[in-house]
Amino acid sequence: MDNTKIRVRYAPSPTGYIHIGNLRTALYNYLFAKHNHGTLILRVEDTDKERKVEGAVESLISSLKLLGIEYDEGPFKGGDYGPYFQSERLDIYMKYALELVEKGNAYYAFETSEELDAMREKQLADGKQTMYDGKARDFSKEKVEELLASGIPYVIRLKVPRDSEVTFEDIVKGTVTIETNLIDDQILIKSDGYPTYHLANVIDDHLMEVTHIIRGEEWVTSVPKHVLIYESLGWKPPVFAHAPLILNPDKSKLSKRQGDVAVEDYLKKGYLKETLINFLAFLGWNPGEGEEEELLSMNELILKFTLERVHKAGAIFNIDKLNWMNNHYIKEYDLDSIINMSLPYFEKANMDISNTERMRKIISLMRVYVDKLEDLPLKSEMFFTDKVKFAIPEEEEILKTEDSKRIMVSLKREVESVEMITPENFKEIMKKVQDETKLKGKGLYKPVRLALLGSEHGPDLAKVAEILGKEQIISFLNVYI
RNA sequence: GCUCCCAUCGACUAGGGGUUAGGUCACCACUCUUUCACAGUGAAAACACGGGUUCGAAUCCCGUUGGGAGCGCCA
Repeated sequence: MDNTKIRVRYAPSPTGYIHIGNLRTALYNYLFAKHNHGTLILRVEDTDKERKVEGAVESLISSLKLLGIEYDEGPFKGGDYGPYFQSERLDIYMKYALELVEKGNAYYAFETSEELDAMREKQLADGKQTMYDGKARDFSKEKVEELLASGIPYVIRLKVPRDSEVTFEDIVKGTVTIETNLIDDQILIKSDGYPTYHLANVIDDHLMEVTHIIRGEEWVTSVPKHVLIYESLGWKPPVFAHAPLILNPDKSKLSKRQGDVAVEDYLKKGYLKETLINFLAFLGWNPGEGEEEELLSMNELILKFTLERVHKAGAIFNIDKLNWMNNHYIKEYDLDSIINMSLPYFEKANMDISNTERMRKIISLMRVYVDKLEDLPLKSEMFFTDKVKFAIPEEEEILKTEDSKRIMVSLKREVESVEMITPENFKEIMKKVQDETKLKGKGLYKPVRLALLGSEHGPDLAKVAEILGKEQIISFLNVYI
């Protein structure tokens, strides 16, 4: 690598939500750019009029920002290489396409989509590589003029040289070689005058002086076409780095059906941005050699990230580990932030959050128990009900025994005797109840737990009691006296 | 079907000619705790297979098998 400034780009098409895989690509570009004090370009690849979704660009940018991925050049931000929407660069693509035709590296073709579909089907049936048969490849100049003049729709195709091969270097894959006879005469300009991804991508990456193309592995097979375009235009291709795919548990490419793939879905469920970034960074990359810490912040990732350490094989998206990591961050996070982030989930569950001090205690106590913020209200349900719900309904019977009654009576009297419940005095109360009833351990605590929170298991009883408060405790006890 | 890519515990991965093949998640046990969770300690768990090369192969080479991606006037 020479000492020119590193320039990378994240080039999404605005077709809706951000896929987890795309976020990982954006992340790797960001980490690589920051690590090398380079520039991250955001370029919107909106050359498919059919699939374009209104508002997708804005939501994409705000999601990236939320996750801490900031680009240096791009929409709404500017830069010296704009415009950054491909739909605003149409004349540029046409100019180069024409140049390619002029040089004999591209040609006009006149088949309809239907004709091409039929051709493909036949090739598939014959067990051949599907590709354009090259009929229009060698049309005479006169014939092309004539057809063009007649006004029938046309496309411009790349004239791939025959009987040769293309080789390119990829930082993660190594050297990849492919015979040109297997490369399709790719369409460069569609009949609507828009460029295809392949053309627009190559031209923009060159014009925007992109030094490294970092993207998902699904693109490797089209690199030879791109290299051919670079060469035909007399340009030097950038360095390629294709990151391994993120996989479903069945090893197919990560998709809806087998779980969430939209970043927004994870955010909505209360996965923290730190978790998503940290987790995704390690899907296909790791700092290696003696580095055993896996809990890394964005800044630490920037410091350690290199493309050479990107793994080759696909990585399964393991929700268990994601959950573990999120639980870790929820526990470690600044409590006030967690409270602010959690409150909306309680509101959504119609729980009364007006008592801020109480909410603080609840969230502080319960956050250890959840994998994602979304689960907090359900886990905290016992603090928002006036009738205890039993985890195991049969266990309510335990509260109807004589011993239980004695406990309830004694406990009620002690609770009534104090001004207000604190974790400390509740412990003393329990001690007194123990002395009075001569019951201890499970025999004492299980009934109390059941009466107050409906389950034998759960957080520290003294803390639960404090949150419940004197009145609530007495009302729960009364049920069994 | 064709082309390209890939292959270490169940998952993510470290290592990369001589290692007790290491770590993290999950699983199991123990400790802590009135309980659960957390935390801590420990256990179990892998080099796909077959040939080479070599004194020596998980590591290099070839093949097989398995898996994935791509094969659009989508990106």
